[in-house]
Amino acid sequence: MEYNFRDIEKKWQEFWAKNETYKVVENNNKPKYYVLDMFPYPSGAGLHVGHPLGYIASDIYSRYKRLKGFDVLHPMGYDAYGLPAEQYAIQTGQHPAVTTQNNIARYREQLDQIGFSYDRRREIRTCDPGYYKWTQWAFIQMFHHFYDNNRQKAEPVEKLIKHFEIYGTGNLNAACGEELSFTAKEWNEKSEKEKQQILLNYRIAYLGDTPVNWCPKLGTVLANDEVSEGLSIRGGYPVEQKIMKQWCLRVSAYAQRLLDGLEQIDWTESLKDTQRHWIGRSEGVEIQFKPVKAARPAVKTSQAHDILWDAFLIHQIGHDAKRRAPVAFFTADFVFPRKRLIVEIVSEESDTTEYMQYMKERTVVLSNHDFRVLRIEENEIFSDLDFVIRKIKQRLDSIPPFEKMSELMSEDVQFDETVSTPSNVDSAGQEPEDDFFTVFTTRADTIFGVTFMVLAPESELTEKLTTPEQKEEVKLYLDATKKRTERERIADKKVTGVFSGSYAVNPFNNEKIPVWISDYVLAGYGTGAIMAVPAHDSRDYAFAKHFNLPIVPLIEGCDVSEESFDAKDGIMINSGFLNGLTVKEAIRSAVKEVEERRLGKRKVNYRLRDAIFSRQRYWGEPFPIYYKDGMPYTVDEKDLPIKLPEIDKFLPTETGEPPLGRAKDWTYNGYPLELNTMPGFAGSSAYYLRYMDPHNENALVGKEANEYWRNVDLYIGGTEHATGHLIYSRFWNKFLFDLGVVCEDEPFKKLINQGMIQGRSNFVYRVQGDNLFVSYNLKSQYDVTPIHVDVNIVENDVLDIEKFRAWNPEYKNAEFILENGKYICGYAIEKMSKSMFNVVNPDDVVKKYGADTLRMYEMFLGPLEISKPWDTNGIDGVHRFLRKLWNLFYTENQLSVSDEAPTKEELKSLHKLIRKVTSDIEHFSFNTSVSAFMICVNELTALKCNKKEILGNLLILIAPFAPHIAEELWHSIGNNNTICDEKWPVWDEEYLKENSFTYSISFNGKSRFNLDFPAEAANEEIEKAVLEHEQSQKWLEGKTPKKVIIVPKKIVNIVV
RNA sequence: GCCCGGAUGGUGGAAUGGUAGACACGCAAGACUUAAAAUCUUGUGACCAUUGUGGUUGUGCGGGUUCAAGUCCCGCUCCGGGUACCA
Repeated sequence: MEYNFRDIEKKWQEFWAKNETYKVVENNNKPKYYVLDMFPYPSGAGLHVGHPLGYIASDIYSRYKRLKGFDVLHPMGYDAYGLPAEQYAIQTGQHPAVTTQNNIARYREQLDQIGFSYDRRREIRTCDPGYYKWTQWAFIQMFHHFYDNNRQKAEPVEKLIKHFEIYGTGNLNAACGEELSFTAKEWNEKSEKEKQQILLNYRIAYLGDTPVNWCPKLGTVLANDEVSEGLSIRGGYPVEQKIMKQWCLRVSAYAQRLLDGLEQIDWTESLKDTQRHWIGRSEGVEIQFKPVKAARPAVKTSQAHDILWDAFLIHQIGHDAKRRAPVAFFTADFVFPRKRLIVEIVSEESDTTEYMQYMKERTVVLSNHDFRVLRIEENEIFSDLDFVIRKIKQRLDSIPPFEKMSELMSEDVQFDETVSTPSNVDSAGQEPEDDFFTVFTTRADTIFGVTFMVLAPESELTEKLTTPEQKEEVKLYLDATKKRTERERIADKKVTGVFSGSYAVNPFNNEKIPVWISDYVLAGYGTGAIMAVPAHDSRDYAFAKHFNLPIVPLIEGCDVSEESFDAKDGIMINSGFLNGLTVKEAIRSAVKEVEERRLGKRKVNYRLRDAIFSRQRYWGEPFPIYYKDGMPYTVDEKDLPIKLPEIDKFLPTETGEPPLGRAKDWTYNGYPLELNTMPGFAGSSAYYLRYMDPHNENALVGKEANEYWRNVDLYIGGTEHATGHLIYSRFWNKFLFDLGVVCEDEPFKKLINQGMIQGRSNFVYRVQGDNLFVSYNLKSQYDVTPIHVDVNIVENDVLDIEKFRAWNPEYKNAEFILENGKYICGYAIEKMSKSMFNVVNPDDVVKKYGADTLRMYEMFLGPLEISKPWDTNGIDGVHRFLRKLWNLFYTENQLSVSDEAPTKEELKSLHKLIRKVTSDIEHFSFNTSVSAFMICVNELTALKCNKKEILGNLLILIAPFAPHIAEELWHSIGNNNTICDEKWPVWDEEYLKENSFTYSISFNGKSRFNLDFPAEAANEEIEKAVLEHEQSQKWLEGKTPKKVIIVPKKIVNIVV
């Protein structure tokens, strides 16, 4: 009988389904093991050959664990909510539920062919109401809980209310958006609405004004992990910053626990590092600075500026002149907005090449915005002011008035018709501003080097500290900043900023330092304000250089003429009481001083932000939220799920509301329901719990099921979820743990990242301007263009010419220049994608070679964690191997297995394999186990082994990898049970013992010849025999060996 | 910029500090065949020598530790991934 994989695979897949071979039942007599794959989002393109890689690995491990006597849970499901189906719906009108259903059916079909051991009755889909009921349920719990920092866990909001009623905010240590302060009396006097408003500030699921990533093209906000380099991950559309009222999850409250939890789980260090970095704990100190308002102009205006400005007044230049006005991103000396003319004073000092280059660029930018620039030499003003004024007048008169106001200038800033009076009041340091403002720093040691302060544009302080004189300039800057998308801010590394007009007093040396505003400081981190130490922070340095602010070095011997010295290393100077200390000592000492003088307190900050949980989209879970008197309330749990309603169009309403605004009667007990839906990560955050108990209608997961399965023992998936799903899931799980719903604090004990499968593209080489194609090695003789060709019509880099002609009508009459009668294609490793014609479909591979070959070949490609290209070329070898395995059982199409006792050699080959494969699977080194199988089958073939004892065990070993062929042969040698119910064999060292060992004899580390010795030979014996050997004489060259090193069962090395 | 990986034949890749290149692909030669495919056998890092045992060299580059380094240490180069004004 031939190895007919098609019939065999079909037969056993049907058998397993019918007999529910892979049905999972809790069994307390066995230890449990939970193996999980990251469930797929079923896209329209279907699976390509890269997708099943992790699924195959997890399936092998699951089957192995089952054979080892574990009760294994190995489920699969679908992450069914997502943007692509909705985008498709917008384009075609097809309901996303239909698209999703079709895609899932296609995925199912593809997966079923590969022979996975899933319990299909546990399949889940996140868009099923029976599933998302529990997503909504969890959200309701988050709404009704707050985070108690003292107890480090979520507590019911009722407790918080009780606390407010008795103590107000006194003695409260809870995670919140904004620190509030009120007494019990004040609380009790507040209205219901006010109370609700305050409680939102503490809820774990809360509605808050937050800066969001708004993607206009997708019409929705996105989470931080859904944005990369200012573009949306889905679709690659630009993203901008916006303040919006959104549902958020207080993930930040769990920052420390998320960080600590990493210590207890078995993930790769690099993945843990990514999460640590994303959480971004930093220890530092908050320091208060006392602000003083100053009315002094921001930048020293030179004498020439003053003279010219006065001249404008005297000469009554009847245009709307502005002094030091921002235009685009520059500050111009003088602007005549109506005439779109800029007048600039150039001094001799500024006559450097660098400066000229800058001026050139600047002129280009300004002229792009219809501004002309007139440059006046500083000398001219001193020598012949009248001439200068005439020149400017002339220029102004020659320009017709410009009607349209520039879109670059803020629309709501009106330029006075008359010349404004320059401010010449110098009353610096007069009125102290109300209390203090606070900065966060990890480098308290550098406090003596603070030469300026910087506020984030969005900071509340920005408005407070801006002086009237600087108001316009600041406003223009803020508007310009707002307009820039994140992408522009990243792409354009230019330093920008504006002086606020205010100063602050350094509490350590009472120096007065200017307060600036710049978008390099983020409102959302720390206090939204920093103390800038340009000598020891590269960003502060760039800012100081650009605006010509002083730089004071604080570390002995450091050179800050070209760049800042950021290292925390060296001895302090210029730093008062810190002088002479090392940086590390100085930090400690400075922090102590800050605390003792009550200037501030130690603080730990986290980079991790709360998760934005609203999407202005249709295809997602509806919120179980309705609004009464403008405040959100949760629907009753008994009314869950709140089902996604039908709507006519999948677009926002005319009034700009999310698509759910179109739903008829979208109310709850007469109150309007929330119009946003939940984001993609909502449904995937707790799915692993649902598999434990998928049909439970009374709980997300029953207590018994949860206590049996506990958490995922092995999780396999891609690294792309490192900062999204894998953070949210851990957070979600910890929250449920606090509630006592789940019994484990961490959801995924061990995690393995499978590498990406890259595409291997093929090329043909077309001669320029001709329908002629040249084979790879001859192409250098012609002028050719490489063209991607479908890899499915190329085999072992040889092009199927007929298929190529049929592939595209353009090539119907193509001619070829061949080598050795073949057309050889070039190749390149690229991402697997349709446009490169390098997508390989698993169905095609299964059709041609069978599922077992696909499974083994995917494992044979290389280590699981490494990215590697899919190269169909090697697959024949694996297929050949399976046929060789088959031929151990069948000779001349006749089953020929004997019951004879195996020989020593046969036993040795088998037991070597048992040992190797067992250890390889435990280490997820599946590629080397495939080699081990090949070696063993080669050996047994050479030995003509047909012993049932050997072959039966071989089948059990290979069953996790190639379950169909193993099952078929298992039954054909007379077994009636399914092979997965067998026991994993154990190796016996007795069979592996060697009675002799071949030593490599080296001289000075170089291997020269081999000698056999009995395994138990004594070192002296070996040394004597080696030195007496005739070959040794040649290498000793008559000298006496200095040293002889003998490592038993390893090597012999003679040092001459 | 910072963090993490990686670099071994024509290709994918093996190698607890102990004979580098397992296993497989590809290629070449041969057997079978009218022929092709399939299958089987042999060879296959490079260079030199060759009747033969052989010799030299070799794991991105430069140093070091060691009897012995692909493997450990120091300094680079290149490639891949992640992340980014996080004070």
